[in-house]
Amino acid sequence: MARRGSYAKGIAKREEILTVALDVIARTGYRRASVRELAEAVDLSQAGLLHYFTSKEELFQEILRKRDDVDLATYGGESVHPIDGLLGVISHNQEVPGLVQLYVQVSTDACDPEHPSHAFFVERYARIRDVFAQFVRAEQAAGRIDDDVDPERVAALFVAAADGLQTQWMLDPSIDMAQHMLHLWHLITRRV
Amino acid sequence: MARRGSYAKGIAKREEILTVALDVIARTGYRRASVRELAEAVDLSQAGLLHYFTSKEELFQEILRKRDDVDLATYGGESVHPIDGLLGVISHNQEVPGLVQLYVQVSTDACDPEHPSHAFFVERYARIRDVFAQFVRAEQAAGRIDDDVDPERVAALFVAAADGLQTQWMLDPSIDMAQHMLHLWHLITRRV
DNA sequence: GTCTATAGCATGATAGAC
DNA sequence: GTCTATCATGCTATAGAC
Repeated sequence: MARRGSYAKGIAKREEILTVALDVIARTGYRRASVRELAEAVDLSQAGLLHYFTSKEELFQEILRKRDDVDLATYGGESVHPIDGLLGVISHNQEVPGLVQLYVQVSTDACDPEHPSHAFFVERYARIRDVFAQFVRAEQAAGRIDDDVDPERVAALFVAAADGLQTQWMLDPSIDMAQHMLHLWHLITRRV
Repeated sequence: MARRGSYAKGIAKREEILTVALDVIARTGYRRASVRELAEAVDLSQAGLLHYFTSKEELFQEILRKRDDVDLATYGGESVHPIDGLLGVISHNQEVPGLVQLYVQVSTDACDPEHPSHAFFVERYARIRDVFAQFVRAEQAAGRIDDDVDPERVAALFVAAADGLQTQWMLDPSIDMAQHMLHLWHLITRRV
């Protein structure tokens, strides 16, 4: 809080950049994950933008982290059913192809163990699977999901389906990702 | 068959390049999808390699097409159960990370409508979904899958899960893609 | 048919003025 | 803090020798 003025300003500006970047990418779409292109989108020079981030990879990683934060704040929360939250995010994604494209591109690049954001995505996926598996277990305890459903596997499958549908949707935007995910949820929850 | 010698030679050499490329990528892995790197892997200069393909994109598209052909010939066929075939391919993929990496990277790039291989992947996914949906319908007719399962949606979901698991597997190779897909198939086929 | 050499472009990063 | 300018790199594609 009581940090030096210039430092606090830097932090604030960083946040502002991330927010604007998200907004611009959501509204105007996005081709390549290049610093130059993003810089002019947020009305800075390339050097000006990179002044706040140590590298291209950190920049885009932070944009995606911010996006997760915003999505969680918008579609998550105590009162909302986890599946509704997920479907909310996915429906929203269908309105922001640029963000989907950016995510797919960066997460794909980060699969290389040498990529600076590799650890970030490893942790992110592990965390999401964990939360989802926990939810499935709770549903099983409540008798709403059969016991022969494997929570960990279903969690990985659910996340995988959401990811994979993005590819198919980008290739053919007539595909409704949310509807498909809802159908998957029906498959998971139906009682034998 | 009875084409001019030089032309036939060109075709034959093209095929040989694709076969060797597949083999090398499968054995030694693959970092970036660059023509240079592949060229030295198949023991040609970059220019020598590009003599047989009009562009980088065509080259990698043809490698992936060839891979599909090989996979179909190896794990497909009349006598083999479609799910066994798919699981065979997926199990095999776990032995060839380089091919998985190449596929994910190229298919992601091709999501851009401007990408030269865009149409190839649009058609490929539509075809695979179609075949799978047809299979689900047959299973329904045989009474082995419930009628409230939507063949088209399940087809898209199955393919999506297979794709998405690749990302998770590359980030954490301890994940068994084939086991997960088998579990998904159980979810689809269990009777309510 | 295959090579060497190079053109031509896009990128990320940095130096230095203001 | 932000800019302009530039550097260094990596890439695809092509020209031209052999």
